[in-house]
Amino acid sequence: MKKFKRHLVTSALPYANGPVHIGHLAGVYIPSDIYTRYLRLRGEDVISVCGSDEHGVPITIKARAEGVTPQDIVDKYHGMIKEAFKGLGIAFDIYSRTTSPTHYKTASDFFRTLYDKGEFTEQVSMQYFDPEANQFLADRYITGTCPHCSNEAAYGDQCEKCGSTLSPTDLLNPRSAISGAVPVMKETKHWYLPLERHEPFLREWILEGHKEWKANVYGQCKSWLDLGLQPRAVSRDLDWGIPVPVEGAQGKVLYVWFDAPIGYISATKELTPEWEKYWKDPETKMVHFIGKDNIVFHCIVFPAMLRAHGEYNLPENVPANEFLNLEGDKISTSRNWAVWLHEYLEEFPGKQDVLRYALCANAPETKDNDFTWKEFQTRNNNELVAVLGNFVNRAMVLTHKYFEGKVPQPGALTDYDRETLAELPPLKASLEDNVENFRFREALKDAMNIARLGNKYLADTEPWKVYKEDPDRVKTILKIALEITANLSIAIEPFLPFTAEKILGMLNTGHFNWERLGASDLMTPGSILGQPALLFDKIEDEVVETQLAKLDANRKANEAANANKNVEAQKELISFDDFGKMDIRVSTILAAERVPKTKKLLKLTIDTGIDKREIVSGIAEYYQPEALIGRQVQVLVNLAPREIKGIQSQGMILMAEEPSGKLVLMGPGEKVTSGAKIG
RNA sequence: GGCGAGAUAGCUCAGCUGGUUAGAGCGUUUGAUUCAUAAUCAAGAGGUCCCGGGUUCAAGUCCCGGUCUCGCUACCA
Repeated sequence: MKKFKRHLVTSALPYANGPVHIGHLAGVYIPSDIYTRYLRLRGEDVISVCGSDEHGVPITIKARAEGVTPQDIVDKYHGMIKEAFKGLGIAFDIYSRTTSPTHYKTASDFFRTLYDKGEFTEQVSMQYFDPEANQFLADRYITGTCPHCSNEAAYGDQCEKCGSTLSPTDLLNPRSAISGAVPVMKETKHWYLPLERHEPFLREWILEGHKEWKANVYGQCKSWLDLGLQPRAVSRDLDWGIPVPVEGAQGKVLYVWFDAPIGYISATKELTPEWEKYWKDPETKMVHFIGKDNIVFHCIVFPAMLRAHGEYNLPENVPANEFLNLEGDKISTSRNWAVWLHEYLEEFPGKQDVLRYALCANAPETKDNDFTWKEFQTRNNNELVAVLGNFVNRAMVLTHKYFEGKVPQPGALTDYDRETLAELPPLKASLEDNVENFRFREALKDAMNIARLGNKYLADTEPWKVYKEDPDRVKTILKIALEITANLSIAIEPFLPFTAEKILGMLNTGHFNWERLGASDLMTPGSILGQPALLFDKIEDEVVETQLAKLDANRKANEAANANKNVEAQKELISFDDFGKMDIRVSTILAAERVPKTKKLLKLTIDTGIDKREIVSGIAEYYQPEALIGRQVQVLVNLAPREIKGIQSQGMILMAEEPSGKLVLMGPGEKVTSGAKIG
């Protein structure tokens, strides 16, 4: 294992279009904070950088929707996010932002270096241009009718109603979302990073050189490399972002994914004039903490950028976590299904460590996990209160009761005393191994085991009984209990910094270096302890109920909002003649089978009364083929045939679509002759 | 459909390069205890290690096939 001189820890830049929630914390910021605090405690040279990611189209759209500037949006959320992190004790050395002047210059220079080295390719393409607003339109800024489901409010990149991935030219009746004008196609030039040039290197570097990466990370990289890398655009036609620093690039900015990771570099520059040694000296170990959605950027794209530049180190590891769910459902900002950090800090003052503990103990390290308020309560009451808080309190109260709060002078140790103390060094070793390999759940258990050890020691030695016959022996016992407490304060520091601080306050000692963990001479006999205070309070059922009720209220409010949103406005009036053109018949399904190599399609053979024919329909997700045979449905029989997956689909089966996207067949309420006209 | 990751005790998870009776925490049962926030300590119960084949002296662990969950991707109304 290579030994490094210093460490650079980066945490994924939160996107400044919303606040931070528990999913972000469990996935990225709590692990990175534990890792950083651990290295600092060990006396390593380490810096931890992060900041807000403030460019990109979604921010401009949010700004437009709220009638403010993009700068207003990012100022608001950058402030909120920064405060919230600070409140939870996430100890970044710097929390910067990608709208900072340093970042503009850094990202701009970075692009220019790659440009001058010929690391980009240029490509001219046709793109929609808004003649009224006099600008090119990002995919997201073009609306029109979805070619698949006829939703009239589809975006240029996707239709949110049917979920189709679209390209702007797929849209029927495209409109500019800015001016409402009909956009025109116009030539535009963009720069691309040819990832395929770096493929041989990346293949060797990751697949051969970093087999130790987590399975999910390694697997996803391998999947991408095996599919073959494609050039990726690094510029966009947009007015919010960092201008492309090249002649003839007016109105173009760096694509947000290109500028964002450079934010790690800019933040380091703002932090220290010695930033280069953290980025360019091969003796620096760089680790990127991210969520699984960011694996490709951090393992393939950003390393390709750094390598193309030529001067920078590549990450040693990218410990990406999976996702955290909330009460059985995916966390969603737009559906307001989340526990927001800034709200938690307000509603649970002084309980930062409880959240840190719950999220670390249940972190989605190997697969998606579920956060429930019930479990949050259980972790607090049965582990923090009962095991950790209780042990510290016992040691403190007993010492105050028998020795007026003075650290007693121990006598000779028994074998059992020695055995107990001998358990500390192995716990230290295990904890270190776990943290250094990003197994924070296990590491936290190691730390908690010190408190368990302490509880067991007190139960076995029974100082409250022994005191009656042999008060001197109790001196030794309580000295050892206090040593265990002091050890505990060191071990939990990376995980529960607020609690560690409180324990040190009670012990009335200064900070201990990490290397002292495992020692049994941390407390000086004769020194005076502070007053015992409870480290954690029980969380009552009502608190859990309140939070669940709050989530439930959010869900209902959101469903109500969605119900309104999803009931489309009535279409324009048509004549009776128009209606008369449609020939809708009751038909009976005779046979049904899956269309091979598709997820949603069924091939149905139906009896329309007129004839027997085949229709392809996208209901495979909602209906089993066998269950359809014999069912009667409504069919638009005179719709022009269309070939789908090589099958002529002769007509359309009428269905109702739920807001969730679920499709429901519309059959007659009672048995009807096939071929009966509907109208 | 393709790719990736998961599937182990009621719950949340460990089990690294295959090797004695499959582990931990929480929950549960019983007992002990009272210094402590009805906290603690001990003992017990609880597992066809997703299913089916195979390799091996030996498989939770390796190989093949399948099922289910999550994600990415393709197709698609």
